[in-house]
Amino acid sequence: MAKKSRSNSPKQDTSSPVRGSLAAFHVHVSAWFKQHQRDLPWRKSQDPYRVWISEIMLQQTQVATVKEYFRRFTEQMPTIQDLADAQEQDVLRLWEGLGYYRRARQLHAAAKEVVKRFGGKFPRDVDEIQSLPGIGRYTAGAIASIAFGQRAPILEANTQRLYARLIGWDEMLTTSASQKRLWQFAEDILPDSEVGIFNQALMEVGSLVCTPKNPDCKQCPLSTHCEAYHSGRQNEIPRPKKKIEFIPITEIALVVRKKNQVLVRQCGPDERWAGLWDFPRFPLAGSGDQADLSAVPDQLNSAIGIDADLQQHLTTIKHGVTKYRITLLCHEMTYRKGRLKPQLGPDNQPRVWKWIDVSQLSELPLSTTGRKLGRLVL
DNA sequence: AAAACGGGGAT
DNA sequence: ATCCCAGTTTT
Repeated sequence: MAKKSRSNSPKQDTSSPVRGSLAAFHVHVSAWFKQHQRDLPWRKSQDPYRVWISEIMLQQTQVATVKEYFRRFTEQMPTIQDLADAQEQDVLRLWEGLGYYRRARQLHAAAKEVVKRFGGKFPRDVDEIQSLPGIGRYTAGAIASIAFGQRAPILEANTQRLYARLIGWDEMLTTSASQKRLWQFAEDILPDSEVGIFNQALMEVGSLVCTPKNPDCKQCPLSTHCEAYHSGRQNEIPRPKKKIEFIPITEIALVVRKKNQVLVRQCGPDERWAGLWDFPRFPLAGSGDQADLSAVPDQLNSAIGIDADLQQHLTTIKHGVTKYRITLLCHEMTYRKGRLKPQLGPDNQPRVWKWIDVSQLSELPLSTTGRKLGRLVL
């Protein structure tokens, strides 16, 4: 004898991870995405290499910023073998301006690993994918689902916000308990097929509809499934991140000229902009226009044994790096005497300095401030 | 658990 | 100005 059905009370399905039925949720996501998805360059193919490149570029970087970088990169390095065979300097040159340059170096290192460990074929297994440098849980899940259709969850900025609202999650998202809950949710809602489309669709909803401020709940395909909307808390969830305290500092960048050449140095592996080139740069006491420049020639001399005379102010660049708000005074100097000597960093790694013809600056990967300055002295 | 890592888009 | 972004790694 079969058990009596409970179907006469279908209102609340407590087994569903979302309000309403999960099947309906899938249908709503899918229908919305078919109609509203953006035409993005990395959606033209499921080639794991291209999916990988896009996902690395998109880490902490907005879609609009990535588009052109993705096009240029995949045009110049169309295959994983091309990337593995490339010089790191050329990879960095293609990455210049995108920020988080460790991504480019790890991408390059990972390409070499794929050639060595997997015979040049990008691995399908999500754990093997995540074992590559620069690939964490999100990126591994994204590649596994989008390129290989595997049933792997994802969790990033858009979906953290979306999922928190869907389940009415009231805690700070940064705690490990919150992360655990959201990853569990990401897994609980996965469909049995077209997982890559599903994951991308949810990111797209988060990006276009379930925005940080003033989410467009009236047009949201998931509002019927959303706990935050149901309780009118969509503007309170997720809780705001605690704001960081900026530290203002002043530095000076020097364009030391010797005929048609300028002095540049390569940033060491342990410092900011590792692998990129930059103009000589020193911290300055005092703030902004009040800074004292009298010690600058001596700083340059004790750094590399070059004597040069401070000339006119070129420009002042303000930029931020993580918690620092940097005012960068840029001055020209003229070479007088002295020879570059091999330098060692604090870690005994060699520090590369060189004179380079200004016409050759375009070949070097420079930091963004370095590039602005380089254009100025051309 | 917190900090480091870049630069620009959007309001 | 301020917040935020298809995170990962190191401390």
